[in-house]
Amino acid sequence: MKRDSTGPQPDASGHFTKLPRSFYIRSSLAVARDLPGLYLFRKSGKTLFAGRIVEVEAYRGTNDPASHAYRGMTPRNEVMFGEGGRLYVYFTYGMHYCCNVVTGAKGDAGAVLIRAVEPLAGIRAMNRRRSAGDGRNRDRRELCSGPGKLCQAFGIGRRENGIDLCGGTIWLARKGGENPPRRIGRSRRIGISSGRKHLWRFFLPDTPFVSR
DNA sequence: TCTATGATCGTA
DNA sequence: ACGATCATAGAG
Repeated sequence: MKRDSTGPQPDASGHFTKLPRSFYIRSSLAVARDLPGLYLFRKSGKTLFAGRIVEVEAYRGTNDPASHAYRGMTPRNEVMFGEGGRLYVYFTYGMHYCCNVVTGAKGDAGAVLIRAVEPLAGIRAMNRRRSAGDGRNRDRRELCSGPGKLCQAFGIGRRENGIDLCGGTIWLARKGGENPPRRIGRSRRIGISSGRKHLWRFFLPDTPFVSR
C-alpha cells in the first residue's frame, strides 16, 4: 500500500504512529472501542516488544461497581484518577499483574484493561519470560492471550505503574495506512462479580489470540 | 491487627 | 473444577 506523504510521518519504530494524549482524554468506553486493531509497544533494554491489541475491557470510575475506583481513591488505584494516557498496573491473585490504559480528564477514574494481544516482536524474550522453567517455547497463541500473560510476556509489573504512554518506554500506536477493523465483537466482561450486565468487553472476532 | 477476596492461570 | 499465593481494602 502506498504511503500518503501528507499524512502523519512515521516515528522511530517504523511505519507506526504513537497515539497522542488526546486519544486518551475520552470516556473509557470510547477508548475501548477504538483499541482493538491498534498496537502495544514496549522498549526494554535493546529489546522491542510489540503486539496487536485483540481484546480489551472498559472500566468506569465511581459509577461502575466492577471498577477498582468504585469506592474512591486508594493508594492502589490513584493513577486511575489522574489524567488519561498513563499505565495503571495492579497485582492480583497473589501472582499476576494486569495493565490498563487510564482514560479521561483528571478526576475521571476510567481505565481500559488490555486483555490480549497478538505477539509480533520480542517473541524470543516473551517465551523466556513465559516459560515454565523447562525452556520450551509456547504456542504463539498462549503467549499474550490473557491480561496476566501479556504482562508477564512484556515484563510489565509494579515498576511500570504510572508510566506515561506518551513517553518512550511503553506506548500505543496506529499502523500507517491501516484501516480500523471492519467488525468488533462485544460481550460481558470476564472475571467480575458485579456490573456483569454491560457489554464492555471489545475484541477482534476473527483471531485466535483472544483469552479463553 | 485480622480476614476475605480477587479485572488470573495452569493443571487435573 | 481447583489450588496457588499474597497485596489490598475494609472491618474490628
